[in-house]
This record gives sequence, C-alpha cells and structure tokens, in this order.
Amino acid sequence: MGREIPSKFESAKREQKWYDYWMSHQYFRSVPDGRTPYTIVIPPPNVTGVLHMGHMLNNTLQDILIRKARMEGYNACWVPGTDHASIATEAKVVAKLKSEGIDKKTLTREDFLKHAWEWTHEYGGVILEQLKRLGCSCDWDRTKFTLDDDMSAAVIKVFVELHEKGLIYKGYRMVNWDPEAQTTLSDEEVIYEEKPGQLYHIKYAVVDSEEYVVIATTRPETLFGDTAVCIHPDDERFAHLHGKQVIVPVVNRTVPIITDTYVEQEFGTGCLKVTPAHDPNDKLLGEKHQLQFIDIFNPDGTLNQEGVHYAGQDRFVVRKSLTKELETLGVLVKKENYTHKVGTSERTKAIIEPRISEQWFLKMEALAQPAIKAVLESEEIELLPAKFKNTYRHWMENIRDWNISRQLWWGHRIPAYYYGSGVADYVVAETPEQALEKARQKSGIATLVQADLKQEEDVLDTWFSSWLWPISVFDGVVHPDNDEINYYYPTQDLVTGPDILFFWVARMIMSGYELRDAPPFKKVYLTGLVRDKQGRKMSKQLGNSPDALGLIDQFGADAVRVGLMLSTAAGNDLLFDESLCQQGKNFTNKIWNAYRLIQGWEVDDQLPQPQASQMALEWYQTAFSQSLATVNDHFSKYRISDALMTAYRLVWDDFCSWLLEIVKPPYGAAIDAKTHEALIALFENNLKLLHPFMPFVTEELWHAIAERSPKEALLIAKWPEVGTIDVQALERFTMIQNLVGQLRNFRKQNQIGFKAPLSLVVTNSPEHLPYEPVVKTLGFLDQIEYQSVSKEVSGGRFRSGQLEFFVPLEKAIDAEEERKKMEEELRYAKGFLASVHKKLRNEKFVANAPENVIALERKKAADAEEKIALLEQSLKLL
RNA sequence: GGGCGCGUAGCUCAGUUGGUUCAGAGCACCUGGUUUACACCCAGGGGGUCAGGGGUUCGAAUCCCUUCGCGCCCACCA
Repeated sequence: MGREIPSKFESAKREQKWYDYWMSHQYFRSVPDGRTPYTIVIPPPNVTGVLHMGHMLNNTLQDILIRKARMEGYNACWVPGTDHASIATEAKVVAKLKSEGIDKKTLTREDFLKHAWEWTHEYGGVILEQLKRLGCSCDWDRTKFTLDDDMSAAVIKVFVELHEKGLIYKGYRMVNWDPEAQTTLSDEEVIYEEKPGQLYHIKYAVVDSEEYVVIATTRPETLFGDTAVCIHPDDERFAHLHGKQVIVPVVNRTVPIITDTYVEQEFGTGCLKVTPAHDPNDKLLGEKHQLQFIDIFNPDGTLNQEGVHYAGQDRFVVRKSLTKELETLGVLVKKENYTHKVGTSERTKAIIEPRISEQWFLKMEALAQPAIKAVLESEEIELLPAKFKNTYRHWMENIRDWNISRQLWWGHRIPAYYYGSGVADYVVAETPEQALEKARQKSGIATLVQADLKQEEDVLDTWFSSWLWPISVFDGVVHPDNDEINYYYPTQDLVTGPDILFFWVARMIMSGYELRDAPPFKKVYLTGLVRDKQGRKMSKQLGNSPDALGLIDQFGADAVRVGLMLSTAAGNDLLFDESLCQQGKNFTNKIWNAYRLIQGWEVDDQLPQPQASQMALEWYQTAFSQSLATVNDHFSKYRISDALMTAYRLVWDDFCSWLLEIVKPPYGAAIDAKTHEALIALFENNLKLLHPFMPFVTEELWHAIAERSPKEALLIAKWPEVGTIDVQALERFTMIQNLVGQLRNFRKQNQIGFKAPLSLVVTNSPEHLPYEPVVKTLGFLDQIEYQSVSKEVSGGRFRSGQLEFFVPLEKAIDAEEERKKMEEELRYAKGFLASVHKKLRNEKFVANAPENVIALERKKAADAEEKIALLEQSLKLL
C-alpha cells in the first residue's frame, strides 16, 4: 500500500502528541448537561509531592474508570488537585530554610508563609504534570488546591457553622506533642515502635516514716510532674500505707498515696507514680482523684521551671543526669533493660511527649452516626473490598473527638479572635469585620476596634480541608445550591489507599451527611499497597521504589498501566516487578503489529471471500461479545485486573492467534476487500475495549487504521454493545481449536513440518466437521475425508471430542508408543466412568442432588462410554 | 491483649450460591521453530495431597473445629 508504518509504537513521542490532541479538543472538560454525570474527585496528592508507585496505581485505576464511563456516554468528570499537607509541607520548608541557614523561629508568620508559597509555586503541581504523563484524563480546568481562596472560604465557613452548632470546642486535652515540629499530632500521625529502654526503680520516702515505696518508670524525668503515687487498694503489701504521703525526690514535693484498681499489682513494683500532665492514664487518675496537673515541658522538649535545676535542658539529657543524681541520693534502686512501645512522629520521627494542652476539638459522635448507617446498614456507600467494613465499624463506633488544631503556620488559620484575656473572651467568625461585630456584642464593649482583636495563631489540621473536598471542589459549601454541586454530587467512585480510610474517607462521609445530607460517593475502591518483589513496602530508605517517570520513559505509559493493572485485585497488596511492565510493553507491541499486518495487506475487491474467513469472522464476532460481556461484568464488580486480562486474552489469543491466522492470505497474495473491511471493524472494537487501559497506543491506532476527522477521538467513541452470543458456535469452535492443536502436536511428534501437506480423515463420522474450511486452513491440510480406515493403511490416529481422526503417512509411526498412550487414555476413561457410576448408584446422591447435577452425571457417563468404545475400536485397528 | 484477614503450580493470583472432565489464568520453565505482523514472536509441553489434621454432607479448594505459618488493624500496662 506504500504507506510507511513504523515497526514499533514510539511511545515517548506519540504519547505527548495524543495527550496534546486530547487537551486541545477539550475532551476532558466537563460541564453540567443533560447526560448522567459520572464523577470522581482525585485524592489530592501533597502539593510538593512527586509521583510514586502508589499514585500510579491509584490514578491509573481512576483513569480507567473515568475513560470507560466517558465512552459509555456518561458526562465524565474527574476533578484533580493538590493538598497543602500542612505538617509535611511545613516540615519540608523548614528543612529547606535550615539548609540555607535560616531558622524558622527567627521569621515572622508572614515571612515564613512567603517562603512556603514560593516553595509551593516552584514545586507545586509537578505531580499533576506527572499524572499527565500517565495519561490521566482529568478536567484540568477544575484543578484545585486546598489553600486556594475558595477552598479556604469553605473551610472557614464550615468551622464557623460547626462552632455555632456547638460541635467545635476548645479544651484541655492530653495530646501527642511533637517537640521537633512543636505541634500536636493526631493519634493517627503517631507511630508506635518497640524500642529498647530502661525501667527505673526509684525510692520515694514515706512521710513521717523510715519507709520507702519503690516506683517503676521508663521516664524518670517526668517525676517533676508527679502529684501522687498510686497503689492497688487490695494490695496487702501496701495496706498500711493507705492515706499516707510520700516525698518526690529531687523536687521534694509531698504528694498523697492514692489507691486505684487501675494499678496492676504484678507489674513493676506494684506502685505507680502519677504524672497527670504527661501520661494519658495518669491524666484519668488525676481527674478522678482531683490531683494537681503540673506541666514540666517547654514546647521544644526542654524542661521548664518545674524542672528546677534542670530547667532549660532537653528531656533526654535530663534523663541521664537525673539518673546520676538519683544514684547519688541513693534512691535509685535499679535500672533494668526493658523493651516497650514508644510513640514517634510520623513526620519528624521525634519521640512524642504526651502533654496537656489547649486545643480545638470537633465532637464526632453525632457526626459519626449517619456515616455508620451509610456504610453498615443502608449500604448507600459500599467499601471494596468489603472486608474493610469491619475496620470501619470498629473505628467509627469508638470514635473520639477530633483534635483539629495544629501549632503550625502553613494551613488555614483558625477563625477565632480573642478580645480579652479571659478563657471565653473570643469569638469565631468568617471575617475580621464580623468578628469585631460579634466581639462588641459578646463583650458589651462598643469601643472595641479591629486592633483589639487577635486572631488565633493555630491552623487547622490538613484533613479539615480535605474532608470537604468532594463538596468544596464544586463550591458546594459556600454556595450550597449551585448548579455544579447539584449536578455532580454525590460523586460515583473514590479510589484511594486503605491507610487513609479514617483520616480522610470516613471524615468525608461524615461531612457529606452533615453538610448535604448525602454521601460524598457511592463506592470506595481501596487499593492495596505497592510492595517490591520481595513483599517489602516501598520506601525511600530501602531505595526499592522504582522511579515512576523512569518506568514510563523505559516502557511507555500504556505498558506501565497494564503492568500495574495485571496483578491488582482491590485491597490486595501489589508486588510490583518491572517485568510486569515488560509484559505490558509486549502487549502494546502485539497490538501494534496486528495493525501492521492488517494495514500492510494488498486489498483486492475482485477477490471472493474465502469461506474460512467468513466463518472465522462470524466466530470472532460472537467471541468478542462474550468477552465484552465478561469485561463489563468484571467492571461492575470493580475487578479491573480481571477485566484487563479478559481483553488481553481476547486480543492476543482469539484475535491475533486464531482469527488473523485464519484470514491471512498466502504470502504475497492480496486479501479480499470484504474480509479486510470486517477485520478493520473488529480491530476497532478491540481498540475501544482496550482504550481505558491503554489510552495512547489505542488512540494512535484508531486514527491510523481509518481516515478520521480530528473530532472523532477514540476517547469519546462509543463503548461497544454486547451482540448475540452464539454459545453453540463457541463450543464448536473450541472443538476445532482442540483438533487443530492435536494436529499440530501430531506434526511435532512425528517431525512433520508445520506446513507440510497432509490429509485428514474423519473415521467415525460421515458428517462434515464444523468450521471445516477453517480446519483445513489452519491445519494446512490438502483435504478432509470422511471414511473408515483399515488397519493396513499406514498413518497416525488421534481423537478430539467424540471424533477420531486418521492422518495417512508414508513412513510408519511408532505403533507401540501409540498403543501405550491409548491404553493409558482408556484406563483413565474407565476409572472415570466407574466413579460416575458409583455416584449414580448412590441412592442418597440421586435423592438429594438437584436435577441438573444428576443430568450432568448421566451425560458424563454417556460421554465416557462413547469414548471408551472409540478407544477400544481404535486399539483393534492398531 | 483484642479484632480482622490470608495460606491453591516455581512466582503473582482467580476460583461467585458446596455440584460440569474443577483443580484454572498470566508470567516463568522445558521442547521445537529462517512461520515475511510481531523472537517484545509462533507452536507444543510439563507442573499442584488446594498449609497439616479432624468433622458436617450423597458430594468440600469452597462450610465447621483445630494445629502450624504469615499479614494487617485497634489497645493506656507504668
């Protein structure tokens, strides 16, 4: 045809071309219209993040879902964006400034934020560009950032509303304090690790007595905050101490001995020092027994004036020197090695210090109720895989109030304004002006001016903006009745990792019902973790995380997508191996070459269509429909990997290995126009089926295989319809596939060339084989005859289904070998028949088994009997 | 300590309500191939006591019990 076809799909060049093409035609753009919407909001990656394998997995899944929905005629809308990720980003900015010799503490809030925004503008959005390389068909015009003005407005509005409802309150709480970042962390941000430590046994003198009690602690420096010693009320060893007092060493504070069943008599010494301000349990004891709370730490983890002569020193330095002092004082009984769990900050790795601190909280219990119902009762929201329902239930039913304040600068500043020094001298309002108005009212001081108001220094937890994401990206918080939110909300699917099921997913569900009385999405597809070949988590430390963009460069985006999808059931961890991408690349190449073959033929419209071609095309039609139905079914169950594998096998095996081999004209000959035209149509259907998985190569071939106007993108082509599925035709074809396999095997065993001429004789049936011309073509047969063959004629025999075949051969075949094989087959068939008979003779089976199962057993018996007869007859002829 | 889940071919995994000749797929492996679309390929082939044991059932990879091994989540033992 004279057209130059590159021998390979040049992914690097072509991907960019097609992505630009899609963008320039605004195919990803979505605006509300008469169609049914299909919406996905992206889990916003950290604004300064770079693409890693988890993102690739996650976003490939979303892109597959959105592309399929688009082809199915939905108004597909995928909203992209990034998250300001307050603590993570702030930590990065602090580190960067530090490397430049700038200490955050020397900066004003405004200066620091300037640096943070610079950083954001420099690196922000890099990850979004990387998603484009992967082929993600997001509506980029909708890109949002959680610190954008409109996003912030939503956050502030919700904060004010929830505060007015009494759901947000300020309280003293035991919080996880990160002395490194100098902020509180949520429980989810604390990682408990087994660490070797020491258990210190320390003597506390009993007042007015020569006696001592010995307490055991892993954190001796907290003794500065001790306000009691606790023993078990039933512990006879200490019965005489009830009501007495002890003296805390070094600080020489006199504190009461209290009794509480909380103490385990067997642990340590049976005496517990109580530090209400620095241990969650001690806090409970402190409240119960009305003890004094003494905070002994500065925000940076050094001791404050409560640490007397240790004031200003770091907690771990103090631990050491204090131990020495205790030793000198003779009150340190012993130190023993002790491994225990220590909480560390997920971000800074610093050891967490529990601390009583004033924080903002959101009451969760009421918010949780509709969210529990939606997932566990009404199933308005479905978690996939369902096993996460249990985890969800457990968490939601034991939910605790959410500490939403963070002592950071990078984030949404809490809209609380203080006008006085009293505990309650503050107001919460959307703007400073409104705050002033409210403050005047609340305080009764009409002369208050703006300068008298001081805004809260703390910012909100990052998740306090992302929990609004599905609503706020459509401006549904500030304008709850706008056309966009009414059209797109609730969204369809959410694809994310199970690690943020509580951080994010559960909270979005709560905000959805709270703000709109509707779920934010209908299905939550929870992916697994991407691990390496050895099953290890991918991490920077291990260096086992492949460079995501490097993979795309090396294999092509389509190949990487296929590689990722090939082995990932929802919720199952994915053991990633680059060879999966190679497999994807091989598949890309296979499709490419199928196109080259079809396009390379000379087409002759004078040629009649061979019967074999016509039959094969009809068969493929029905095979395609069957696979398509399976693919659709897999999609409906979110079994994306299975859907891809179904399409993979259809295209590779059925289309390339069978159909193309059948219609392929002899070398140098032309193909008839009718067949060629049909092939192109079928190939196009294949492209449609594959497009959600492999958008680039399919789009390229879609345009290459036929003349198209630029407006006719594959991306918006109509998803194929399932046609009639002729099950019997499929069965007949399977039978002849088996026969062709036998023939090939026969050639191989007898070292007869692949295309050497042969005849085939059907010896036990006068009826024509189904797909006879196809058998002839694929088997490279001269002719097919129907007649019995006497044992004198030299040749080979084999069976397929209920038919026996004979291939005349000049050279004698190894009769002994043949006999052995047949005897083995016969033995197996007889054994099988015996087992079926046994079943059928079993009265209980016949009485209990359903009709169809019994019928099947009968058929099995009949088939086996026929087979046995066939084999016995053949053996006689050998 | 509590809860959940997993164990099927060398590897990664399917196997839906217990019932087809049900023990599967892909990859890997072995053998053969100058087959003009593709060696990133073609054709053929081998490979599993369904972790072990027990039970229910006419029938178990599938349901129950138990042992072993592995993973995850939650929890305040100083």
